[in-house]
Amino acid sequence: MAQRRELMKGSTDSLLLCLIGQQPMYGYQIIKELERRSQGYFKFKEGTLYPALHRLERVGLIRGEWQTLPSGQQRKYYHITNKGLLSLVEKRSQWQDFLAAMNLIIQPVPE
Amino acid sequence: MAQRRELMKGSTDSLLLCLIGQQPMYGYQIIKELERRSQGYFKFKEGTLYPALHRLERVGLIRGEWQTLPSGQQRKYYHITNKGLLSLVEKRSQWQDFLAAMNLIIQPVPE
DNA sequence: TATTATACATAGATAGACTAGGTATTATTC
DNA sequence: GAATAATACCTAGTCTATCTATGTATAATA
Repeated sequence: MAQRRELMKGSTDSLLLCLIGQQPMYGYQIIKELERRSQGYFKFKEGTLYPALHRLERVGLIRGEWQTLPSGQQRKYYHITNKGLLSLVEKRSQWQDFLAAMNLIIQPVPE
Repeated sequence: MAQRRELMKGSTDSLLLCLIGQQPMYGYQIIKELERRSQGYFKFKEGTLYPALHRLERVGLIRGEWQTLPSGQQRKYYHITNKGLLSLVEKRSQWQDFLAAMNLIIQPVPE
């Protein structure tokens, strides 16, 4: 039930892996990109995002790399790992299962 | 963001309101019914269900009534209130919004 | 010069889900 | 008849994801 619990608590990890899985991204960019792609729905707080990124890195699903811009500005780009790619496939599948179950309840078909 | 937070933390309230909104139900029945309708996906723990029911009652979305069976067995049937019906409509709409946002990220359409 | 945007970070509060335990009755199986 | 499983309710304590609020620092804009 651990995976399902994760799903219920939120889909943060799936969303983050999905974005980072497409291309390396840094935190601030992820917040803006999630908001843009969801047409304003997702507005991640920093207090949600950064701990989540650190958690994903700690379990080896992503890997952070500091980069310095010509301006001197620091950015921490996160890359997805092989383990992260496998996890992403699994999480997508779990999301579909959850969705299917929800639809059975929320939009019930008369028996 | 409070509503969205609720959604992310779980869809428990929506599921419960949805069931109780169709007919009055008691706790144990809700656990079995959720599992049956979702084809085994949802297996609510008592430690999740009963506090949730008490919470929904406390805020006036459902109302519990003890009934005694001819056998002497006690059951607490929960009925949905008018406030609960309104909330259910709202929660269904919020679920659709969340779903739409998730689909934009999880199954992105190429630009 | 002051404000906004960019960019990262964390300590503490909040609250929902779960674990694990409790009580009690009824039905079933050995 | 005894033991087990199913029914039916409950909650204290733990875990943890999210959020609030705050901090630092630089760059761009008003």
